[in-house]
Amino acid sequence: MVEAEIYKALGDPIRLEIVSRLAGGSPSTIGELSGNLGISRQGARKQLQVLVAANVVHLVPRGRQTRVVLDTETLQLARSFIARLEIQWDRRLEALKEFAESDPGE
Amino acid sequence: MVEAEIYKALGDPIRLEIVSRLAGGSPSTIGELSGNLGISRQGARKQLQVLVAANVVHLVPRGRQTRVVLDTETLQLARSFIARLEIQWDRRLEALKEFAESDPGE
DNA sequence: ACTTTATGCAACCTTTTGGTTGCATTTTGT
DNA sequence: ACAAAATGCAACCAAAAGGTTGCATAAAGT
Repeated sequence: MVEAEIYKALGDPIRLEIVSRLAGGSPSTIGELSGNLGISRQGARKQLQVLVAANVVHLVPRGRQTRVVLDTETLQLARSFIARLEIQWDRRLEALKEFAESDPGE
Repeated sequence: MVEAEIYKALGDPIRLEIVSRLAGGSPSTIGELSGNLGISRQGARKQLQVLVAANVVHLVPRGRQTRVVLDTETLQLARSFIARLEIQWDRRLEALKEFAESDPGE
């Protein structure tokens, strides 16, 4: 269950806020992303590191500052895994429904 | 950032395993789902409770035992949120690309 | 009635998480 | 050369998470 780490990374309001800002087009240096989160810069940096560890974002150093970029592949993986769950579940319900129709009553 | 709680709930190998089993069609009482997870029944139950709190699953009592059912709406919400992030990001890259083409060189 | 099965609940413990502060380091601008 | 800006790193701390064990309870089978 490799995917768990991805969801875990997304499973915090501050980290999700960071990812949202990134996707939304906010300037994407570490410093800028760390502002206005309600916690210290170093605190924000630790949260960012969690996203890095889960491959949700990557850091690319650029001279004095460091850019943060989203990893779309990881997001895609997370999304398609959920999609798969939904499909399986739907198929299952469908099967149960057919069974119920062939055998009415409780 | 309401969605965070959902991802947090999915962000644990055992909980994700439970959800997968559920979607995959395993018999879905609490007892059955709690087996073979490598932890005690009560431990598994606590994990299940996290999924309930995040509305990923619902519990429906049925006499002596309790059925566990997936909440597809919640899964859908989680999936579409990620999809939205991807789309935003893609649009942003597209815009940057156009800008780069109109202003060549570093 | 008694036993078994399926479950609930609470106390407890250890590890992880989320945050802090303080200081060091590396670029960049003057 | 010096100051400021952007960042890194580590120690520390409180709270939350993930697990355990032990016991209580309600429904079902015999």
